[in-house]
Amino acid sequence: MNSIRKQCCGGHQRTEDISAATDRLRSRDHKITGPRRGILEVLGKHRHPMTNKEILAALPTQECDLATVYRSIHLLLKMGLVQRFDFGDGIARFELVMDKAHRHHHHLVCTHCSKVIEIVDCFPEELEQKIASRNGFKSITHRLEFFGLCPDCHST
Amino acid sequence: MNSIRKQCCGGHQRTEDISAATDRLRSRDHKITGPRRGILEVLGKHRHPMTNKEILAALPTQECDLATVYRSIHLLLKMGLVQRFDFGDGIARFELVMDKAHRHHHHLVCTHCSKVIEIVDCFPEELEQKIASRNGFKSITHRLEFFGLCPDCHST
DNA sequence: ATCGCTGCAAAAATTTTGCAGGTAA
DNA sequence: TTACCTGCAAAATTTTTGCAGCGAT
Repeated sequence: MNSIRKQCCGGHQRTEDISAATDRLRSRDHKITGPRRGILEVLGKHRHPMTNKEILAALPTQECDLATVYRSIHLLLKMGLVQRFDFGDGIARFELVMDKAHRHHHHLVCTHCSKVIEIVDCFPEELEQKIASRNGFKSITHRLEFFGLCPDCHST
Repeated sequence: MNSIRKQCCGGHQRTEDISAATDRLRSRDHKITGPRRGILEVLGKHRHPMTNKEILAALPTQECDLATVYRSIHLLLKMGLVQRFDFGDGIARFELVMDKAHRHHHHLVCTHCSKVIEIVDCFPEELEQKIASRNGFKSITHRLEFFGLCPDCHST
């Protein structure tokens, strides 16, 4: 009944999610290397959409190349372990896919300080189906993000 | 009661919108030049989100530089005469703002052939307000785009 | 005549790719 | 060992900026 989850890094690693991800990688003949483990850990700790550069900067020992971050993210994206979000500034952001229940979700972003809050409310299913059938479309989904001024930014 | 407007270039220029735009520009000491008029006409004819490169390519005599398209679009964006949309591929797209009633709207994009249909259905107002107040946000809006397979692409 | 605008060119920022060597399995 | 992965470097894309000259008002 609560539309908010966690605003940011909860502190505790999402070890289950990360080991699930590494298992999935291994099962498809992909290797678990230092950079990949690091990237997964960064995404597991900061649980909000991050740019490739932010991911690189958050790596403990700056241990890999930006190109490797891009390549790893591509792989994780292709395997469905990571999801892309766009906040309207043209820079791609990525988030670790947790359990399936939260795979599809949205965000509320402060247009002033960029704070990000995860939102679980969603576009109404029946209306989406209406839109699909009215237009003869199938396999329809959506991307939805909210923008506004957070409490800190509109109170000053 | 109909969620679709026009799929693409309707053929007839939106002369009212374009002259309103040029008036607005002039009133703020901006000049109506060949490239600007051309860009406005292109946007008035192709009434769906276009990338800067597409706009350049659609200009009758290829009469201007890509940098000029970028600069003009920036200006039009700042003046609220043009709106930006993101279809999740990292390339910015722009559409001429028609009347205020259609200023805010969404699209249904075919993930296979990129066909774009304009959608007037919107995220429910009361739910948006709930999300805002639950999180203490103000001046909240949203970006919403739908993706799926169009009739042509899922029937084959 | 003035100030803004344009083209051209260069640069900045984001993302992709080639290749030789290194490493997980 | 073998196939995959990484770093480095270069390139491809998208977007921004500097500057001298042109052009709308």
